[in-house]
Amino acid sequence: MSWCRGLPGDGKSVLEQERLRYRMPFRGGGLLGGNLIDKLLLRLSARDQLSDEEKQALRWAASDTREVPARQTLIRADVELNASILLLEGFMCRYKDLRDGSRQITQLHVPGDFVDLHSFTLKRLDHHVMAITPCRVAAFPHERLEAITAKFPHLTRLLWFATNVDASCHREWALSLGRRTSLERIAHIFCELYFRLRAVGLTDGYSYEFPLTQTELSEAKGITPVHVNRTLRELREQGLVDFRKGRVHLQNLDALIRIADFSPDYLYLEHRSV
Amino acid sequence: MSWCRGLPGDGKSVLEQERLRYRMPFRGGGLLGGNLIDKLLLRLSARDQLSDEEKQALRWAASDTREVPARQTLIRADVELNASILLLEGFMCRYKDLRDGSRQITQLHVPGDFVDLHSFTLKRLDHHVMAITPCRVAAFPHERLEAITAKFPHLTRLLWFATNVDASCHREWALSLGRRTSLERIAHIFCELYFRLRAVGLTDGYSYEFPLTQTELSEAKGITPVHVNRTLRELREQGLVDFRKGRVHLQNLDALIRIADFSPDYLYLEHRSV
DNA sequence: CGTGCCCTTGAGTACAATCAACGTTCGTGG
DNA sequence: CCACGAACGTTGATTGTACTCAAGGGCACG
Repeated sequence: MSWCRGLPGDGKSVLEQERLRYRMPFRGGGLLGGNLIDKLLLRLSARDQLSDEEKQALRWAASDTREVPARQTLIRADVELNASILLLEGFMCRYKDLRDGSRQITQLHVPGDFVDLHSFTLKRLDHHVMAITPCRVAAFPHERLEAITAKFPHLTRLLWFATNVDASCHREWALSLGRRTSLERIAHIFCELYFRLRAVGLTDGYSYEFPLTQTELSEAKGITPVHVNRTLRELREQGLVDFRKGRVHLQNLDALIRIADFSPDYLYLEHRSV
Repeated sequence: MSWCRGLPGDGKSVLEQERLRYRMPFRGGGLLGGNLIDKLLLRLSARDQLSDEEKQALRWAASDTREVPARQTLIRADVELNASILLLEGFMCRYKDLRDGSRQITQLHVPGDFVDLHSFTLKRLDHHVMAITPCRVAAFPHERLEAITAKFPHLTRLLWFATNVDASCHREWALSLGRRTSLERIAHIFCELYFRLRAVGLTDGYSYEFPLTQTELSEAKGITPVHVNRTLRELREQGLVDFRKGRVHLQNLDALIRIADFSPDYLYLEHRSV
């Protein structure tokens, strides 16, 4: 890819590069309207075309829908599981914790994300899954996913792809945790969520709902709540981001991307046959 | 699982728990002896039984074998790929880097690991892959893996499982990077490598080859080389680990596990049908 | 016998953690 | 309607872990 970070001969900003690259395939939500799993279909077909049979198979694989109240941990580590959960509405997170009580949020989830598709092969999780806001989720029984692997190899690869993108996010987070300063980390997560939410139509210009407390942000980014607060103030004072009352306003996304050394490559949003 | 970390009513140490749990299925290497991909077969069949057809399919999927000199970066991020690499001999790592030149190693690889099975669905990587020592690798062309997904659903799930365990390691590393002190991080990685190497028969009692420089350790664990040096000295002075000249001697694994808050759960070494 | 890489140690510094106090908002119940 | 408490957010003062800068030693290799 000629537009990847750090390659010579390309002076375009990340934003401009992606304006050129993506023809906004994400905006085509209409044709699936009303379907519960529409955001999942949107995301999967953004990667590669889904046949009608495959879409039907996915709809069939989703058994029941369920409401989860805010702050509830709906999956605990080490518990035997027989279904994977797709997030339909709301925000969830996955976290691990240490003996001493400190916790690390390893991923944030937005509508259209499977929060534990990996439990299909792992059967128990190494982390917990918690609802941040009230959520709606759909369960995909593992026996139905197994049936998909038996009959739909291409769809199987697409689902496998989804878990691999999840792992790619983990790597980017590790880069943040290991190498970025606190300012860069916070800037980075605001960039990431912008791109992820836009892909499912949940941004409004340069603004989006992001109902995390500062404590949760600190648990995701490996810093203390107090320091998150100071960092947010700095970002606000520099006219980069305003994050208040569960809403993010990106005031200067280009500058933010530069500070965070952000590139959307690791989200694999481009279209490509699998 | 009754032996998971933190559950009440189980005072056994991690080591004793796993002594009870595992009947050393890993030691059964004999029947596959001489096969190039024996360590892969060992690991996959430690999880779930492989049929002869599946083993044959895997052998068929491995095209050519290749030597890689130490320090060579054999896969670069953002480059189109058409094969996945299995590590047969030697140590490799995956890393990402920032504009400013700092790098984060996101995973270390030992023989029997696929270093980029995820490239099968991702088609380009978000990270680089480098040989730490001279290595031998086998390439698995994506078209053959695709054929496996079409004909061998169970084997497909087992390979999918392998990428999901890789992601699980990422999460544990994120926990280290975000929440563990430098002493705990270093202790943790020595524990992890002990379990991973033992699973492929590459430990010798409480000792194993671990040919990383202190700089590489620092790049994996998000600390500076100077501080790694001091931390190693402390571990040595406390009689916990001796790491010198590319070899680790665990002098008190129980204490090390306690310090690191280590549990092998996230490595998914137990047998379980997939 | 240099030269370069890795390891080691010391001294000074800085970023973020910790400790502490107070403000704001919101829901609950008197 | 107001008192109260809890959770979240904000700020200041102090501490500490790990970083930076610097210099020297050991060892392998050409």
